[in-house]
Amino acid sequence: MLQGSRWMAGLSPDEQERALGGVFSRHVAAGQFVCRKGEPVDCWYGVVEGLVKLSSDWVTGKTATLTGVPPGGWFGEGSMLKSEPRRFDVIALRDSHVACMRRITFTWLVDHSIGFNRFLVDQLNERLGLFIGLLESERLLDVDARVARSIAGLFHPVLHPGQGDHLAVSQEEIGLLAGVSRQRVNRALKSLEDAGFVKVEYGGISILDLDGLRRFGG
Amino acid sequence: MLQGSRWMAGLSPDEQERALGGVFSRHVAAGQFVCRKGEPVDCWYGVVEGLVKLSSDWVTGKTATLTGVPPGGWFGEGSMLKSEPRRFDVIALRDSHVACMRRITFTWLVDHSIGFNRFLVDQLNERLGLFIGLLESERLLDVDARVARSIAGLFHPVLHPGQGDHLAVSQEEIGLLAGVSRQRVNRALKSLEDAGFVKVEYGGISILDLDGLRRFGG
DNA sequence: CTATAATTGTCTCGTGCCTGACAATTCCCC
DNA sequence: GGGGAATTGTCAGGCACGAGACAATTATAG
Repeated sequence: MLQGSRWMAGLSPDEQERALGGVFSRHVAAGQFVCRKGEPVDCWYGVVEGLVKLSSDWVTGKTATLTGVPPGGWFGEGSMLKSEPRRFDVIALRDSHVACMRRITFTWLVDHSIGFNRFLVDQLNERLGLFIGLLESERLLDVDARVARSIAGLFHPVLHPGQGDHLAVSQEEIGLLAGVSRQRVNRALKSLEDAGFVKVEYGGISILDLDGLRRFGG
Repeated sequence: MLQGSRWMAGLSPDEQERALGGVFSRHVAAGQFVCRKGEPVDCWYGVVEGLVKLSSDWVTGKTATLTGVPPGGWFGEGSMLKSEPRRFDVIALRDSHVACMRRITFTWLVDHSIGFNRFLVDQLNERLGLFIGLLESERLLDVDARVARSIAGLFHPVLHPGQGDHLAVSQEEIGLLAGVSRQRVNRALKSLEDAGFVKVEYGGISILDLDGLRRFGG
């Protein structure tokens, strides 16, 4: 299943072999932690199946989801490159299957593979674009549009390739993802449905027009 | 003046020479554009002197400053790597002196220099950390703390090395930077001053405790 | 088929921010 | 030293969102 990864394609055969040898896989039940804020970082993670979220809590009890990672997405390179403790909690939203690349292997690839470095630059750059866009929305757009873009972010073609068009996530989770109350999400989704971009269902939504979602509110 | 740049240090002598040959310099008066959203990207920019901001407008007339770049900071690699049109306006807040590296030179470095790639990974990673942190603040913290962190972001040790402790920027600009109204910034600054982290002055502020600013609100 | 849990839909109320306005202060250039 | 522009300080009013509550709906497990 790693064979399909974007970064795998850029490696030479012996690099690929080395990479494969440094990866193991784990099962994480819904609601369980993949890893926790403050822990030492010893793995780089990829989502094989399921859905996980990167989130951050605060003393007040408030919690925010920074991004969701669907199958095909890899995360955690940031803290690994900076050799700092992990900055966020990572929680499985559904029963999930994650691939874990050991630190040694990751470091070796960073030090030896040009292709892997090229991948890292692209990955970081795309993610940066995503977050700058989110911050921009937060500052300039109304709530409906922010919900639209937060959802669209989960379907990022480079970071999360090969997503289907259904998103099995409750409105409460969407609220955490967009930084908006559940009640307000409910209204926003209705407005997005009226506009014909999504279909609201029990326990999730179906995306009808991804590009429309991305541009919503302009 | 390029000699002091962080990325310069990682290049071999002949790479350095090539880099130097591909850089020219420009003067930009306060209030003028360094470059505009939507333009083709043909330069990677560094701030030699002055202060510029990356900002984004919206049809409604609202405007948001995404980040400021003080001397020593480089920006614009994101759009150059993705070969997309420029995503933001860049405006000089004061009379500024910017270095411009031609696209050809930039591309050559990306393709040939391991050191330069290493720099790019670090730069993108740090900036990503910055923006994720800002988004996190936006979602979890109160306005006073957001103002504190937005200001602290200008003094990022890796992205903007060698910043002094005075920031000559009006409260209105701080408002744009933090995504808050000028009036609210005024109150926030007063509260930061009471806490002993900054000193509010006419036309700017002095930072008394940068680390305190970063942690404010925790 | 039924009981239970999860999710959705919809209210009301309070709070805090933004808008707009205007006065006071500071700087800067003449 | 004086005039004008920029910046700061402070008010009041309006409005949109969040919090809390509760009913209705849908899924799921026994």
